[in-house]
Amino acid sequence: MCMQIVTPRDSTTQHDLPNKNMEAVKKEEMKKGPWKAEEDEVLINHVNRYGPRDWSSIRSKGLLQRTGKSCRLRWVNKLRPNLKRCFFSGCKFSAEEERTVIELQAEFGNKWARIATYLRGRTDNDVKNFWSSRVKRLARILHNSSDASTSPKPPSRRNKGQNVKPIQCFYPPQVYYFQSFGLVEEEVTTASSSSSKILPYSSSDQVDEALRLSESGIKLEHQPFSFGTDPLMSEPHIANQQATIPFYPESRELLARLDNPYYYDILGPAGCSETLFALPQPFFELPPAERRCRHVSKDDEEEEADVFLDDFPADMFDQVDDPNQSP
DNA sequence: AAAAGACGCAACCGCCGGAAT
DNA sequence: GATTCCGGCGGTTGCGTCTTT
Repeated sequence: MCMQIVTPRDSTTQHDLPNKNMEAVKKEEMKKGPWKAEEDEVLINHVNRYGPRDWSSIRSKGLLQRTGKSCRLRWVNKLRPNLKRCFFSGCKFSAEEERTVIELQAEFGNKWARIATYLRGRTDNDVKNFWSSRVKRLARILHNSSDASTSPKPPSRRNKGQNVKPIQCFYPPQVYYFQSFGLVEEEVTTASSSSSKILPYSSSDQVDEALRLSESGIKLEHQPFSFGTDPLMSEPHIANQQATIPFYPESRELLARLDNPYYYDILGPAGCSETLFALPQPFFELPPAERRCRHVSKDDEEEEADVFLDDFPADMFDQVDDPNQSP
């Protein structure tokens, strides 16, 4: 990544410039690219002194040759306290965070900043990047699947070392699609118990898109999947678990048009809204009226904890320490 | 060992809405 | 009321790293 020095030229940059300094700054060079430690230090000192505001004044005071927007972005995404760091594997989204993002994306759309408020230590950029990479992966999977290759692809590097048979990487791409875009209600069944999580809603647009994908000739495989084989779920990788994918009634009716036996086989009982998956509370806002009321039975909760949580990274519990606590 | 591809991430860009003038 | 400025947000890009071939 190379450092880049440019002069202000676009309207956005000029908007950041106070009028009184416009002429002077036009002659100056604006610094872009990666931040140096010294610049971070200057920015942190400024925030410590004046608070996270008046970003433009950082340049007008001659402290940094950065736009106010750049300063704000640096602070929000990297320097702000209580962000999850990448010292070890802390940056990676936990399975719980992935589920939360998927569900909230289905509920709110691409409102990354809003979604990020539900994930302690995550920024909108984190969520956006996570979603973007997930969509890219999905697109690639769909593309590969539409090639209709009969020979299964080997596990991606994300599955390396998980002792997964390559063939298991294939379950219907549409399921990936629906999961990623919040269409499905997923029921996770273990040997001794079951729990379910309900994704918020299914829009007709999403179903239409799914139908379009189906009509484009995407190959379907007739087999269940396990968590350990989901190329889009980085963790946990729990073997010997299978999931059925029931849909909401209206989605089901549309999906029937897919005319594929897979869906008829995997559809579970409709309207199974009794066992519900609990979303974390937002950390920076409290819109209780918009939160869907969910509950998990005690047995299911304990069982899920036994089966799932032991394999989760410890930091994933950061977000559920105290749901009532809001900074 | 080298090339290609996948992936994660930081940072920039453009648009927008609200506040200030 | 119009204009300017600032900050917030979502989309996108570019680059380094890692894995696979």
